[in-house]
Amino acid sequence: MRTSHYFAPTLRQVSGEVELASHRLLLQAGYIRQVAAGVYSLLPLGVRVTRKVENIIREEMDAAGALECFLPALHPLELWEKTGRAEYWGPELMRLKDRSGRPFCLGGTHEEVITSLVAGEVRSYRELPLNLYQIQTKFRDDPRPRGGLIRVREFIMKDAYSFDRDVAGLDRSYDIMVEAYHKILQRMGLPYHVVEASGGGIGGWDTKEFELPSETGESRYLRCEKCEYAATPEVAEVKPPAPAERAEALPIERVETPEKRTIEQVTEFLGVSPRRLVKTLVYQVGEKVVAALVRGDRDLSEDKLRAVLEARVLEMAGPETIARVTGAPVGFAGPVGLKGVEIIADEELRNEANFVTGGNEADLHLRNVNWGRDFEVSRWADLRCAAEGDPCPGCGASLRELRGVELAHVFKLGTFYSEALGAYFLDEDGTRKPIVMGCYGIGSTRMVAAIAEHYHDENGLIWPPSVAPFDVIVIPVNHDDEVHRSLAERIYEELKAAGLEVLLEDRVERPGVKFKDADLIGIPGQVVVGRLAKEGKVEVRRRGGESRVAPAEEVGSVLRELLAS
RNA sequence: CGGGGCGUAGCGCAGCUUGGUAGCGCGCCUGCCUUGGGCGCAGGAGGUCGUGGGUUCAAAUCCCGCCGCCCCGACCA
Repeated sequence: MRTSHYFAPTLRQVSGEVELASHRLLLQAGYIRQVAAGVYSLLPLGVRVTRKVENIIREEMDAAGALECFLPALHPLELWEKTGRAEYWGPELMRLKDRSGRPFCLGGTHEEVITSLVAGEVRSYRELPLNLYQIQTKFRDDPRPRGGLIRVREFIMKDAYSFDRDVAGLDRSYDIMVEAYHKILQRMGLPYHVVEASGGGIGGWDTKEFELPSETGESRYLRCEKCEYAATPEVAEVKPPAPAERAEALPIERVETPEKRTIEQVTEFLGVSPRRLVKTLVYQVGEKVVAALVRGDRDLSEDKLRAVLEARVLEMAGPETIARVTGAPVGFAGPVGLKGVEIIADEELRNEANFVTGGNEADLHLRNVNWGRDFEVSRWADLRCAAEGDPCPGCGASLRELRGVELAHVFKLGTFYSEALGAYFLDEDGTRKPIVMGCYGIGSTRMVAAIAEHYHDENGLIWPPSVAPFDVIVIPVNHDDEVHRSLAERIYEELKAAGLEVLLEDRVERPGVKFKDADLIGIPGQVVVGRLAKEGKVEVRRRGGESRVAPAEEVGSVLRELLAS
């Protein structure tokens, strides 16, 4: 390929509004252009990198025994209504109607479509296990797209779905996919952490996220440097503290706290630390109402609460419910005197005494509240989000909080979708059972951004050879010098013939422009044909690394050596 | 959805506080010059100032609405 006939419009300057390095460099080097918030065009260089990423994913999926399909992006909304996800996703699901008014949506994921496909075809246990995948455009009307390709409303991802006859089969399929993901990420040349995560509201357990550790990432997780345990704060297990003597209970006191509703307002008003407060969070679980108690400086983990209650869906109680069960407006709920409400408390509160809580009356809080004396706890459980410094549940060392870019996510889904969409099979014993599913996603466009985020310097991108848009760029320094031009041409042809993907920089530009653009674009191999050309020698460089002078005939072998390093 | 910022030539920005003449850098076109890190000189083209309304003799500038984009937060199967 020749740059004179290519389309890689590089920019001298990018708006100061663009902050993320990957966003800035992909724009500047001519890989992407924005169309709307969270909507991008991929230019030829962007397509080449994306295809490299996808081919690595494809090879590993195929090697793991998954079969490639191509499902539609356009889904009848009816399918999403069958699983309840049309409602669950709400406005995040992009909706539209066809000409006759039939409701459709643009798929944000493909459990519904794939499950209904399998439901129509698979009859017997003999046809299982099955693992189907696709590389498809997804649409999610994210409330806040950001960071270039990191978080967008339209993106490409590989999603695989496994179908098994039982949970043991699912466990095997899942392990195979996890193994494949390790291989994929290693081939991308990216560091990553495997993080235990939450399956979210609908279905799903044993879920793992593969995170690229990055200061600029938007996911947060806790990781133990000793034993490599890593989990999101919502799911990281917090061991109950060792039992300790509680402070002596003081007489309960009522304090007027006019208009002081938030933890911040109350602590400031009363001059106490948030640790002394206990938050009372009221949840609606079906018909039941429960109150969850955590220390004032902690966050409740809805995942943990959901697990304790064995509830699939959990909803924060609305103002009416709160008024009904506490007798007070939002902001003054407390455990003392709650009626008909189960009280579940975080283990951490067991050793604590004399807390400040809401008073269940408008503008009232209570001091010196004690469990056992002033109210009863029906269940103690690990309810709070873990935090930096908490002990690792594996080895007891201290957990550190990291930020990362979520590259991939695997779930065990179970039978939620197969039951909702009628994907049943006849087992060996003649009984009809729902197929047990797993799902495995990895974003290809996000991967491109993540690699750019990780591999760049002040001059531009530096692609790992496995995903680079070209292997090498050949740069004749002086366009008017016949020796430079003809030697560059020759090397270009020879490298192509040797099976490399080569870009020839044949534009009529000054040397500085060509060097700057080559660095910006970040092709790992650079061959500079300049003043040594008359002796038949050229410079062979690794972008961002070593540079060697070599005779023209040895360019191929020197390049291979440099690219392997 | 809450908070903050921005929208002026193809790109990046100034001008707005204090209303009256729309400016700079890069890019682009022409000519000369130059050729190992975004050359130099000379000449030139190019703008409904996001959009709708209001105030005013007069609006890029002041006021109101809307739209779009960026950042923080909420959110993120």
